[in-house]
Amino acid sequence: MIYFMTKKTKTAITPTRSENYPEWYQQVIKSSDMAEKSPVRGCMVIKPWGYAIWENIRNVLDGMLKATGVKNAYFPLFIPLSFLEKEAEHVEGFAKECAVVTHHRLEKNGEGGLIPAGKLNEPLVVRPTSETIIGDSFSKWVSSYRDLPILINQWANVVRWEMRTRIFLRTSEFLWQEGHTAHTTREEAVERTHLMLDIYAEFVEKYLAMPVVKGYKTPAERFPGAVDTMCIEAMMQDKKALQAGTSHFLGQNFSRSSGIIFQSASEQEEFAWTTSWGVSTRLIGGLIMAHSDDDGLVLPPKIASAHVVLLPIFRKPEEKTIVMEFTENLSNELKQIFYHNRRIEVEIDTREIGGARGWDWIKKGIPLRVEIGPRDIAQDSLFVGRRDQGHREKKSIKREEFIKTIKDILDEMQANLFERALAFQKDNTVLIDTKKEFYDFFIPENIDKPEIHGGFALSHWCGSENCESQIKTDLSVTIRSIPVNTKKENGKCVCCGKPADKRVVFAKAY
RNA sequence: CGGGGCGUGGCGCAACCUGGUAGCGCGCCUGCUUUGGGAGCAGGAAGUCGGAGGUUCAAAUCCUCUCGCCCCGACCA
Repeated sequence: MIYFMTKKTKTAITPTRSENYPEWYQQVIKSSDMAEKSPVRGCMVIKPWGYAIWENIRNVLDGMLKATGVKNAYFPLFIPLSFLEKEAEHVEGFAKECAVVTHHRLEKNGEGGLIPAGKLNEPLVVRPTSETIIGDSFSKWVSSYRDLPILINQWANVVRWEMRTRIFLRTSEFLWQEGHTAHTTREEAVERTHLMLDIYAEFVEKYLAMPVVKGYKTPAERFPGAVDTMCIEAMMQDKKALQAGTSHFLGQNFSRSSGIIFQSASEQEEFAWTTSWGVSTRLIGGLIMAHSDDDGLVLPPKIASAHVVLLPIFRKPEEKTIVMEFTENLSNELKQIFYHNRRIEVEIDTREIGGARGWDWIKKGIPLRVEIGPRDIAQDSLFVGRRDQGHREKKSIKREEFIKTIKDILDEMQANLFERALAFQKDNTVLIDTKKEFYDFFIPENIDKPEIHGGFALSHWCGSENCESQIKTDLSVTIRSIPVNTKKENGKCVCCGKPADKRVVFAKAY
């Protein structure tokens, strides 16, 4: 192998994305101080810098949900085992990953330890999702068609005992919102399913700056118990797909099992039509993998934990007074500005001057870094670095100008991130029509240590579950969705060659 | 749960093969120096070597068991 003299650029994160993507992901989280592993297997501690992102997601999305008439409520963490047993497919889907509470007391074991005691008559399952317990409530709340629709959401934690966990992407416990609605007609429920998917897509694209593909899941990928599952899929920088949100049309399955029955205008007893939909802390994992670079986290301004960090620079004590006063004043002024309904959030870092201080904030992904020293103050200007640009591309900006344009700068960054992600997604989305080309696309050159490869393949699928599972077995590639905007186009199934009338999205997935 | 890899100060790693009681870089603390693009020098704090057992005069090192993490697979938001 030939090595050129080009000295490798020093990156804040090792390894880089191309060297080892999964390890890079871990390091970005560690060095941004967003979250850390906990003593509990598969569970994470979300630290303030990471939790702030979740709070921002929650605040924005909560408003968007409420704007469609949804109201928040809260249901129990514990679900009686008998509730889960009511919907056959639903149980089957979740049975393998349930945490079960069987006792309600601890007793001394005589050796300084404790043992569970007080066995429960009926075990309680820590909710993996709440269709059954919310369905039980709905059945009591509904008697007439006049009681419908019911539009409920809850922000909660859920537990799914996963075999393999990955911080933010798949943890045993995670935070989410789950919406549950009940309607008089099939049409209205289907419409709600679409509406919520649209809201998720809008939110993820406009706030998280992640372009998504809206689509339908195949039967094999459907939510257990759903008639139809819709999803938004985003492409990560390793070209894998991430399901960023789902919206389910549950038909009458859950109203049958929970007894959500209403009397219609024509005096008939009917089962309600229900939906459920959710997004989770997984979005934060997606955010990281969609935008971050080899210097660490990159946060879209609209959702960032904070917008700007002020880095005062002074050497002599007499400078300190001037610089700190200028900094405090600037901070107070910036905090008066509203950026997309949220005050500009300012951090001030008074630690010792040095490159390392600035690099910490680069690794934390804060959109703007503002250096303030005596020379800047003399010119009434600031030295500003943007996270979406190289770390050397800092510019001097007049203070007034900065205050006047900070919203525009942040909006421009937000737009840049989206455009960049969209271009990446487009560059790595290809039409594939032959089986050979399809397999070549998804097989890495180096099997032992796979390089970043693949992407979204838009290919024809005959609709058979055999072909779907064959491809999954061969390549660990799955049908991410049948896009809502897919057009009729005659072609051949990329697996079996039989006629098919539309393309679906194939990809490796998280 | 199967296959592979790895557990050593906060982070990243070395020492392990060939046993002799732990070292490096970054970070952290103190002091001095320094011209605002990842500062220099000096001093300092911090480690049950993942855990348990065994072999041995002696174990991070060898053996057995165990726990956890990461990657690949099956499952999933």
